[in-house]
Amino acid sequence: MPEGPAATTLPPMATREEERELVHEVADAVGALMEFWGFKRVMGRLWSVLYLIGEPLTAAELCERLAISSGAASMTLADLERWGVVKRSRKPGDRREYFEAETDVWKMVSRVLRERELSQIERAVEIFDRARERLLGAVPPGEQARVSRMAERIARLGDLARVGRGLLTAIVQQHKVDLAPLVRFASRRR
Amino acid sequence: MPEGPAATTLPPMATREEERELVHEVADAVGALMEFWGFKRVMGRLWSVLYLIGEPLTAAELCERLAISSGAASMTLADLERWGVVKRSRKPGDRREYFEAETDVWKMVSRVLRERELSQIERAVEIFDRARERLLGAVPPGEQARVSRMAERIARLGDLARVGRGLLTAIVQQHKVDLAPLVRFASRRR
DNA sequence: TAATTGCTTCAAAAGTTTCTGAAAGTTCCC
DNA sequence: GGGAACTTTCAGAAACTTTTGAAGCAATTA
Repeated sequence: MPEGPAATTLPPMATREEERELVHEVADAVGALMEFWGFKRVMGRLWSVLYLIGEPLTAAELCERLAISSGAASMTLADLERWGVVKRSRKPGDRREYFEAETDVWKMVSRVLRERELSQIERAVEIFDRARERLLGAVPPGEQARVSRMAERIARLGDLARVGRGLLTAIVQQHKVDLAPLVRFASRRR
Repeated sequence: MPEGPAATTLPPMATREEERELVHEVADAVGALMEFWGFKRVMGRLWSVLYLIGEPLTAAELCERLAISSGAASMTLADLERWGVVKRSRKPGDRREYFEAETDVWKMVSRVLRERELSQIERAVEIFDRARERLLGAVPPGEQARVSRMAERIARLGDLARVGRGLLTAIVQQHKVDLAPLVRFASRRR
């Protein structure tokens, strides 16, 4: 969108440049967080660009902005769609698909927590519990002390996992509700 | 579980086998969690074996149990030591080093949360805030609406990150204290 | 129906992480 | 000091992940 000659304030070209860079920077930060969090970095970057730009973009525009191939864009968008954080749409008279970001970030996070972290922890809890039972099933004589100490430790791992599960469940159940209570909880000391 | 000839209960040989397998299984579960959590899988496995066995083991014993090379054991143990979750010790008259697991699992978890997750989030919060400021610095005319919406969205990312930070801080501050309050919080509905 | 455009898929390339094993380094004892 | 026992380091191998780009597919238009 090259601007006209004279007029009001800063040269739009430079500002546009700057804005682009800024979006890029924020997108990278989100990408890093998401990667840390076990997703692909590019998922975070792509979602961020859509979120920040705030209006539907085509795959080609995303390829350009993120400097990725069309294949990567297609796959990443499919992933994001599967996670329900990006939606497709069309404009009448335009053959291309447009993509938009889900804007309810809390909804996104809680979905991920529920579907990934919770089920991961659940699996671990089950393994711990089952292992403990089996261990206590047939204790060789003279090993009482050793074995029951091991069982106790497995139980502690289970406790820890349960605490994690409880916390996640609580967080997830806040659901769409405003975040203030969590923050208040968070800043209560000791 | 083939039985021995006469006597009391199960033949220790078979039970030992089973116990070994069981430790292995729990260790794999912890390994999976740790990997999910961004650590190397083998770190979780190695710590778990030390934790469950409950007494000092040599590097060679760990290599054998985990089926890893001596190099891997050395490096993994160094990592775990850096995280403060494994300690070295010696037995008099024995040249080998022995390794023991830190047994306070909560201490371990809160240290990790503090040093890794918190600093990661901190970084993101800073980037978001700075980007937002810069964005609002020089708004091109006729872009007011678009730009301020973008700024609003960056602000929301910041809010989310701050909620995460607050939660983590709260969790970490429970410190050594018993976990009951957290669990109670966690199971409160809505 | 053919041509065009855009999307998806997938085999191979590139990149990254993790592991191995042998060499170098330490420590300890004689 | 010499030698044995153990540990650490590190270059390369192996395993795994991510990205590319071109082929094939699908939808739309002329």
